[in-house]
Amino acid sequence: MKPLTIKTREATVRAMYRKLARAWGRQHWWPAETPFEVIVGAILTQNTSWTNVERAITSLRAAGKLSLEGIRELPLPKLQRLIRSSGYFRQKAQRLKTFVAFLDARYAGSPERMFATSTEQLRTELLALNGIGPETADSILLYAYGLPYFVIDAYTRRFCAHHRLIRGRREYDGYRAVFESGLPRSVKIYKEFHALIVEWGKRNRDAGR
DNA sequence: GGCCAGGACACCA
DNA sequence: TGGTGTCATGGC
Repeated sequence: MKPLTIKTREATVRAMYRKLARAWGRQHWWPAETPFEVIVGAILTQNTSWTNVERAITSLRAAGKLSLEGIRELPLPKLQRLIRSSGYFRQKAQRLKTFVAFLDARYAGSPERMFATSTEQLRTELLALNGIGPETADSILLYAYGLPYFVIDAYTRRFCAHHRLIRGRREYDGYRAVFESGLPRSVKIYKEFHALIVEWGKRNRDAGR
């Protein structure tokens, strides 16, 4: 099988976006009310289905702790209990604490101040935190703050393999380049396309059962 | 009862 | 760099 040329690949990416958008319409991502809630969701959803994450978020909200202050003041065991349904609850509780500590130390506890910094520098700072990898960082940048970073997850890798958009093993940024070079630099399109790819992945998975 | 989910990291060769 | 183990709940 011949590899796609760059031009063909970019055209394919655009065509796939148009096709999925036309077929399934708006996806209404990310389901959260504030940037901080997006950040919490981004950490909780690591390798976890969203329904399990929703339970955890509902528990946090019901306890009145779905906020920077709430996470900060919760004792670790209590935080673990509230997010238990999202799986890996010990790790994730620590990761939430780590993020809040970072925000407090570096940006005086202000998410707004954090996002006033240069975006590449912020991405580097997020990646340096324990528990924030590239997908979580880009989810935060794109969905919490509307910055143009295409999110690559397991579904996106499968999508690329399925449509032969990438050859062999590539690292995270290689996948990102496939989409960011093929699409207009549009936050709206990045958000929608990623959500559509997840929908594509779920439908494919369910069809295979 | 096994497999998988909107990952990240430590450890090893 | 690449491969593997670990973390854990809940739906199907």
